[in-house]
Amino acid sequence: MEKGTEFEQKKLMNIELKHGQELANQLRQQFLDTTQTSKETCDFLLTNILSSYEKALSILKSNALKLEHHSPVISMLNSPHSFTSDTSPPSDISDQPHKNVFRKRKAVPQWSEQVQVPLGTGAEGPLADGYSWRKYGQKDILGANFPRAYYRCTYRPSQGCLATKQVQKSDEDSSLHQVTYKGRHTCKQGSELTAGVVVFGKEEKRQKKGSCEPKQEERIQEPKVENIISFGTSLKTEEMERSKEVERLPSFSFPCTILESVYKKDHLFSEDTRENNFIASSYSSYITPETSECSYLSLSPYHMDNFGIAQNLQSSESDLTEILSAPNSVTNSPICDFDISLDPVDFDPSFPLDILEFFK
DNA sequence: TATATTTGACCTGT
DNA sequence: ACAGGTCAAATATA
Repeated sequence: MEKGTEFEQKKLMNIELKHGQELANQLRQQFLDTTQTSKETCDFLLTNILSSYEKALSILKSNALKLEHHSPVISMLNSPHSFTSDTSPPSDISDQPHKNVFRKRKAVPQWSEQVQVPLGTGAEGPLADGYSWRKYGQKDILGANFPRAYYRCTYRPSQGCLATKQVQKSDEDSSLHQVTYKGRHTCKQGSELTAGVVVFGKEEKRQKKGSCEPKQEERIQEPKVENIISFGTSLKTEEMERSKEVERLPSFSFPCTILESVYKKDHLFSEDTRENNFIASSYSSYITPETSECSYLSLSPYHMDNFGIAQNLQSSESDLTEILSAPNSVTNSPICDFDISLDPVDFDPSFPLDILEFFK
């Protein structure tokens, strides 16, 4: 169906993106070569870069319109206000009979991991992932042999962090835990939290005694390389669930060096723009190569590593998905993972794959 | 005493 | 009506 046109559009889009990339490289050179840097040149290059990507975007938009009814993601992202409209309006919240309970936040990002606990370690509780969690509930789940435990961030009361997780022991293998994270941390639990080290054997004690604070010896460990965001090549997809739906949220990232330059130029983007950039980038911050719903982990650091590294991104996404209630997003740690959002509107899910070639 | 966990009740979405 | 998710009082622990 209209494959010829689609191909043409992609080709055009690719040309524009390629052009943008070249201009960005030129801009980069300008920054590197301080002797010849002129404001006019930079301005010219930036204008052209933006123009190129604008054109590519408009192509994407026209594509997305066709695909809209096929893609809930695109549909959701289509409106700049859809993040809030997807959730309850504030009045809904205030109208709740019980304080702020049961806010509707369907758009909370959600992802799952399976974590294996070695038998005989005494570790039965949810695994340490570098964050402090407080258990707030447990529920027997239909069809599951084991109850599901509900945790929320310890710093919810103090910092308004709305991250939660659910831990469900596997029916087949009791050493296997399905951990479902919902929302991202907006709290500051210490910068060392980038080290998502799992310490088995201590976990249960930690949970029971409530000392959810990451222990010093856990914190100081280095995050593994593979868990660090690859800034220059962060053109990946992320599998996320939103309200039972697994949706692929495409992302688009510029090489860090370019963006850093652009960003450091400071105020070239407004606060809002930056905010949006973070929003988009946050979708690429939990990068899992898996295409399945869960990423299977065994004794490996979590994606939470990425959270710590890109705390900015976390908070921004929380702004995005929990826009109604995140009272104190953290926006003060400059992190080198600036993904240009290009407005998270109207991305063809196949888009990242196409661009990938250009940024090799 | 402060903080975390447990657990029955309650609320919401389907 | 039911299942899943959350609240909050009671309880446990340091």
